[in-house]
Amino acid sequence: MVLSNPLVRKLEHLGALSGADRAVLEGICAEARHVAPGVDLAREGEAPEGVILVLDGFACRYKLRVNGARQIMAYLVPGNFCDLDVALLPSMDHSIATLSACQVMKLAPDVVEMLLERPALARVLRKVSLLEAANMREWLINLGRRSAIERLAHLFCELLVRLQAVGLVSDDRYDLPLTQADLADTTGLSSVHVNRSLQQLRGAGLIELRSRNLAILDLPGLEEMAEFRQSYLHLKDRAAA
Amino acid sequence: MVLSNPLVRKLEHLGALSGADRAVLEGICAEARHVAPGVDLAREGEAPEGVILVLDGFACRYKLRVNGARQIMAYLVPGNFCDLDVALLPSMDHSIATLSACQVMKLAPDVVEMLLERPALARVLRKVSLLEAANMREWLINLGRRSAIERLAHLFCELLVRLQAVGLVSDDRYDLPLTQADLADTTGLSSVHVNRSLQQLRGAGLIELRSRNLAILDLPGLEEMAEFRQSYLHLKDRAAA
DNA sequence: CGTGAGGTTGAAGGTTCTCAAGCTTTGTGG
DNA sequence: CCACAAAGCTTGAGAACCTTCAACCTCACG
Repeated sequence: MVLSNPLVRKLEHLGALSGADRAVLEGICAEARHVAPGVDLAREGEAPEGVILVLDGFACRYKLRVNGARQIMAYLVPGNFCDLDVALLPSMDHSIATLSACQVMKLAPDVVEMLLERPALARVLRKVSLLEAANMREWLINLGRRSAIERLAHLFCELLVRLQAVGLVSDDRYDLPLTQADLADTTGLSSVHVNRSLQQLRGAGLIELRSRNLAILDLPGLEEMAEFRQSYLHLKDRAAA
Repeated sequence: MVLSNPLVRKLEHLGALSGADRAVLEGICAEARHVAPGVDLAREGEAPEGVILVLDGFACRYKLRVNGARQIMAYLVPGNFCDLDVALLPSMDHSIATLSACQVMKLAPDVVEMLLERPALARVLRKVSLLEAANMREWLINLGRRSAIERLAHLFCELLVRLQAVGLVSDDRYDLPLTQADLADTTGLSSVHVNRSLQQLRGAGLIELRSRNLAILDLPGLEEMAEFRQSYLHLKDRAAA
């Protein structure tokens, strides 16, 4: 079970919510569904069934090439959901799948509409979409202009901040329920090279990664290697305009 | 001057607009500003000044690494604009610059709000945001899982469809006012390797690229090489839900 | 205690990069 | 209209980074 609602935790970082808003959010998260790892929640080409909201675990957006190569294009961690306006499109251009065991909700279009009718919520939710786009842009520079080891370092820095926002980090350490193959499909590398790059990160004393748990041993060092500027995540400007 | 308004042309692909809607759009495009190539329209770290709308020419979103490496994360071609809700964020996480000579508008937040108060327009504009996200995802798979030559082939296929939507293509041929260095910063390659890959595309009889004009000689061949599926652009579902 | 998924290692090869030089085109001032 | 400069394009050579393949190891789990 989820202790405190990660959706609420996340949205509160982005704007003040009334008690009523919070209650509405808690309400829609009532009946989360447990899903095993490696299960598709939405499939490319099919009509979107609703907004997918992750309450626990790691899911991802991905696409496959015909040769079977997979590119993961985003992680959905607790508190994340896929595009609000997804119902505007006739078919999914990508798939969504769980990477670990997850608790997920599917929000029907009318539920989403109801959320967007509450001005404070609408504002925060729109902001979330913007942040997701910013996040994707950072992934683009990661794939286009960073070396293997920098890509991994950057990913770990990003996840630290994102998971911190929902209370899943303690002591610069968090659960990372991904295989090296998953990391490879995220960073555009082969899993062999991910393995070797991870060893470099370990060898440099920057991280420890064992049994699906990541410890960041030298955060400043890791951030410097990744050239990480957390501003793009905009998770700290609580009172911002 | 722009013959017919590319913004209107583009939006009409995505949903029916009333004459009044069209008139409003035409109205806001009145005083476009001419901008030379290579000029920043918005800079990373600064507060967003408004929604940038391109009426003619090529602009781009980009980020720089501290070593000077540039990654272009999106093209803004005629009819494209940057995020509608950009005013929700306190600062830009990336820069926007012209690549060629351009005609651009900066729409003040209240103008955007006025547009979003018109239901049909709001719906279409939300859809545009969704398509832009889909486009970015395709760029992610391009950088992560395609070879140099495939990246270029895919980019050229994409631009063909996007420019067709605003009437800038005739006979599988369009103006491409980009340098090889620009293409390199788009595809995450070096300009030397872009040069060699272009030669391969020419040698295979797929394209002709001279004096900033691209001719696609063998579209099926190019699409096959790029594994191009234009569905992600969603530019054909004119009557779609 | 066997099985399977995931992690690790080595070797060889391919793709892409960097550097550096020469060439071509474009634009500008005389 | 020419000459020149600057920007962009092309080419070669060598090196770095990353991939592939294949084998082996390890650990969790039934």
